[in-house]
Amino acid sequence: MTQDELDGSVGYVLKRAQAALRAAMDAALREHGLTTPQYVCLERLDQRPGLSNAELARNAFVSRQSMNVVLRGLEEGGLVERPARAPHGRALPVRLTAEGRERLRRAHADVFEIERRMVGVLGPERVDPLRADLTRIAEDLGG
Amino acid sequence: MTQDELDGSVGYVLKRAQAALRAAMDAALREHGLTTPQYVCLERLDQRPGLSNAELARNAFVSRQSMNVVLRGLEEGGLVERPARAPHGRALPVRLTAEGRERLRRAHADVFEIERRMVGVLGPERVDPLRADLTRIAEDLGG
DNA sequence: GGGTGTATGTCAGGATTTTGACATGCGGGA
DNA sequence: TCCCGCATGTCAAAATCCTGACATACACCC
Repeated sequence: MTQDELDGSVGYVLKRAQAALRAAMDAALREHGLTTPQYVCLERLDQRPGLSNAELARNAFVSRQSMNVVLRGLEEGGLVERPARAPHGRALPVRLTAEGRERLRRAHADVFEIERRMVGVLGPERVDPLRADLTRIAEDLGG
Repeated sequence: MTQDELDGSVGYVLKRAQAALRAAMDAALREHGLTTPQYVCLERLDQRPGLSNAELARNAFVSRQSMNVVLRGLEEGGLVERPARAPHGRALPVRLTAEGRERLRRAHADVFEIERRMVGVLGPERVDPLRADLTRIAEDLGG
């Protein structure tokens, strides 16, 4: 039972690769007590402290409501914190706690290993063209 | 607010492209009264008649239970049919009905337009390398 | 100042997906 | 023959995610 004509579709291999990556990340993050959405959230907050719930949701391609439950979980775990009142407008800026930064640091090592593995199997010279192609597809389709 | 350092990750652009493709397919299929999982199911059955629920689930990267829900919907809509008893083992071979084939044919035209658009924005000479890279990633990560 | 538009957070409800569990049917080996 | 492993279909429950809706807060224009 080999894959025959179906994986001729770009859409199919795209989904296949994304599913494999998601599974690999879930497995790696389970040891750290994190889910993939939680990790994405922490990483984004590390690069851009003070991002709001809605901004995080757009970054992760989920709804505001979904991201909010992720944030509640991280908040209960003491990994992120939000002020009680909004300093401007309604947006509540989210920030990592010291514990959140530490958990992210440890998890990041394993996740980066996955990324490194992908680069390795492709060959470093293929990474930039691949990234460019995927970005072009997303922009053209209205991402 | 431009994406800066985060989309340096292959994993991120992968998710981005896949999300954009999913949104485009949802929009195109809505006019045909189909969801993306339903369409994937029909297309796979057209290429491989008699596939079982479990095989379809693996092809679509979802659980057996999820695929079963999709199949029930298609069965109620008269687009696929399953025998009451299994001819061998427990696997029930699923087949398209005439109406299912017709709905698929019409929907396929619009979905193929999306695929054609992706090929166009990339340039035809980039398609094969992209497909090869994504397949390699999936296989290396255990997809 | 007042009205409008946009963005955000949040609640309620439902749809979708998953994990866990169990019984059934087939095959291989002791 | 009997037992064990494996795959499949199915049920139950929970987790996850989404759509629709509403109130609030700011920016803009008249």
